[in-house]
Amino acid sequence: MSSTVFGMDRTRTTDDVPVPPWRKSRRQPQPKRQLSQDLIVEAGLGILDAEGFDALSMRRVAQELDTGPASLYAHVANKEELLELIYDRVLGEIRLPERDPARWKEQLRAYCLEVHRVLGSHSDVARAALASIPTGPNSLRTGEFVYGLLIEAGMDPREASLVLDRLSLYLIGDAYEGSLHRARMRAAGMSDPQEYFERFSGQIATYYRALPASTFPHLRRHIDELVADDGENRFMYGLELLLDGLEQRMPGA
Amino acid sequence: MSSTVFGMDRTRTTDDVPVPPWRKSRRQPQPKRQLSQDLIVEAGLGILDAEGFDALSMRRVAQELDTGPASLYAHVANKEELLELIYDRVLGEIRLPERDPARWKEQLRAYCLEVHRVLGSHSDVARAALASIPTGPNSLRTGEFVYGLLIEAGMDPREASLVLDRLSLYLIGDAYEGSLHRARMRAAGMSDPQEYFERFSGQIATYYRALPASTFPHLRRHIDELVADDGENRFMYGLELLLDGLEQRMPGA
DNA sequence: TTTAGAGGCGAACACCGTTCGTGTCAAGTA
DNA sequence: TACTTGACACGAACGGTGTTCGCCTCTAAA
Repeated sequence: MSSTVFGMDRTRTTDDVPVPPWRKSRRQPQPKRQLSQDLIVEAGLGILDAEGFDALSMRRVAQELDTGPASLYAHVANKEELLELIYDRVLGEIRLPERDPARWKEQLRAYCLEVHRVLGSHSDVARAALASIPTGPNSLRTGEFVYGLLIEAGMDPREASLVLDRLSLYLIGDAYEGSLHRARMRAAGMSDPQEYFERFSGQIATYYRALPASTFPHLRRHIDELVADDGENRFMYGLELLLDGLEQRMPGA
Repeated sequence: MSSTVFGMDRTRTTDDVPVPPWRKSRRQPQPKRQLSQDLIVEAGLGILDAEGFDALSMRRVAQELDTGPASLYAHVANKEELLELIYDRVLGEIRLPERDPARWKEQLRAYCLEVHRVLGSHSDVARAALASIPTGPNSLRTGEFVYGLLIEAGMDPREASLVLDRLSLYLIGDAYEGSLHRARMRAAGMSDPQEYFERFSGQIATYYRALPASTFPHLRRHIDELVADDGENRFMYGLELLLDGLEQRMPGA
């Protein structure tokens, strides 16, 4: 049974030789009594960053901590909860300025860019986030910032709630899409995003060029424009679109 | 081995008795020579609609077609391709009107509502869609509609490309989120979305009420407004936000 | 010193996507 | 008519997955 073999791997650390069977191996001095929720979250985030979402399994996390998968369940209810904890841990990296309602648009833009940066740097964490309702401490912290900014800028509370919701959806949705692309990149063995984008859009362009111009005249005619902008430009465009829409709805408009 | 038992299930149909072992079972008259890609896609969509995304496995699809999982791979490269095929199949249900650039905003709104309706009625298909680049025939059909509408209304091709991209992200992202909520609803054994929404927002409200008002003053003060609107209202608000942003950018503005 | 309980964890359960190799059959060719 | 070829069906297996059970050990309170 290969699972037995895997289980036995536990008795060795990363780079040493198996313990000789006659050494009773009376358990190492006083080691393992660690294994907290924080450690598990940190290990999970490490795997997510280094190997991507698909590599993040409970077994893999346990392996990283030199233990078996069952041990994790004393500190974490299940994988979903672990993902939520990792997500909130990442949100903790978001830096918030002092609120200044007079400059709400500028601050909101900066906030979105900051979220984009953080979610982007921990590539795959967004895949855990779309469903999770703002419930972790850092989710609340960022929520209070955005909501407060809108309210203090004079927006109606009901509308501000909708804006908070739609803005989050945009940020997470975009990050999620980005993470799927990163997974494809990884699967293709590439590592340079620029190279990936060019090869990828090249393929799309080639495919589009083979389309019948009679049924798809507009797509056919503007292939170059269709694949011109990368993820960063697309994100920025959507952001400005939202911000401008918001500006129309603010009291001073 | 339970897998053997499962495999043998194939030799019976849904509601009859096992074949006696002495009957050589010379294979049924001329049955099975079916099993096309269309059948597989249709079966998959049926499972998706009836039991949700998490129930959709290659084994489950095979079972539905009275065969083994290996048989599917002659018609479908892998699960990912199957999901893309199902997605495009669903997009086929989207009805498009004659394009009328003079009424672009109205038509774009109607289009978005139609997509929202179709993706919502096949709840979980959006979970397959976020990554898939517009490559299926129906993806192209809808893309040509939106892109043509924007171009004919006078928008710059480069910008129209960005709009097409962001609009798709919004529609799919919202549907994806909705599907995750539907999964939660299913997991909680509920079936009425209204009931689910009320119980869910009630929980959130209760949780928010326990928050310290000193650190989260704005969230704390406006709990009722935060949970007031359901998914439909949120979708509509975001849509109008986008459309208004677009209007500002159109030539006639 | 004894006891209660929390945590570690090997083994197993019931799944999953995918591949391999064999078997069957229909159509084309000699 | 007989033989060959190739497409498809599919049982079995491989190597994973999340999670649970039950036992064991060890710490801390009594």
